[in-house]
Amino acid sequence: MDAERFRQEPIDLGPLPGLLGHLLRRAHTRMLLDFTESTAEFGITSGEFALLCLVEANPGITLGQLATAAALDKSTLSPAMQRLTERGLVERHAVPSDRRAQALRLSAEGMALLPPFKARVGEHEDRIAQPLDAAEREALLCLLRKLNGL
Amino acid sequence: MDAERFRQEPIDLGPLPGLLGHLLRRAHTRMLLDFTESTAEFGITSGEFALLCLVEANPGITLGQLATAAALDKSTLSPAMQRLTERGLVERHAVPSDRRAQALRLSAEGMALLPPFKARVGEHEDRIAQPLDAAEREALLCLLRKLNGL
DNA sequence: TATTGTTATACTCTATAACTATA
DNA sequence: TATAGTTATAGAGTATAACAATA
Repeated sequence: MDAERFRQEPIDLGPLPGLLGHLLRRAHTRMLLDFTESTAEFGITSGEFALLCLVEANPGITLGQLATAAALDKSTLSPAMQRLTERGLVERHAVPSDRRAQALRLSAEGMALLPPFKARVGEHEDRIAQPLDAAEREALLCLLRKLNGL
Repeated sequence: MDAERFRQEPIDLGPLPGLLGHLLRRAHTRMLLDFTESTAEFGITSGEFALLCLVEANPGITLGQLATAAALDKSTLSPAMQRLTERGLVERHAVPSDRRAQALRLSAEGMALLPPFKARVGEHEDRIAQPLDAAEREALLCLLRKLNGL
């Protein structure tokens, strides 16, 4: 990435500063890059982190339920959960009542990894949110939840 | 995508509703999908639309300046501008003072395309922003601009 | 027939690094 | 040496559609 990319320039941004889509793209891209740098040692992507959090909070959740919770298609989740399982962070258990389904749980390793990972993510979030004061930050979270129907 | 993906479920989202990164990903993904559907007939992606807007607002801008304005790497922009040029929407002119650089301008076709495209994008933005009232929507834009340093 | 999860395939967005031509 | 732009390559994130196994 070029050094000065996020600096202000005497360039007319036209309608872009009024477009939610553009502002979300910019913010999301920056977060993704910073997340990757911040958590490189863990070797887990931002998307995988969200899945680990959901499995932690809902032990025994199935892949389909996870898809709903994460707002992702099952075909997106399936390979992701496979990676996490191969990595030994998640376990897939049989569901007696439905042999098609699989109940997902964190492994001991997954449970041990999550707390330090969350701390790192917290630092990353704080860094990105730095331009906002506490009230603005909370207001932004609140508005984004509402936008997302959460 | 599964039908009920954005419905509320009795599933614990854990720390995710408090994470800017997660909320931005969800919102951005939805916008991207809706943008693509809304503007399918134009055959132009969301990223390309932003570039067209910037070239329109800054005729003669160079690729490097465009990279700064759009917060993208030049290696991301170069192929994108090539597509837009091949499509006949953007023209690349020589810069007498620097033969390495290229001055970008909308073609007549590009200028004709942008107004109806913008109208369509406006509808798309309104649809996504529907959960928010006017004040909330403006507040969200404002906070996102601040977060992005704009 | 309908659903759970997998797989094959494809598309968007983005970056790093090496390169060419020019400054 | 440094900069403008190109290209090769890679990786994250996502979806649709067709499929096998099970309900």
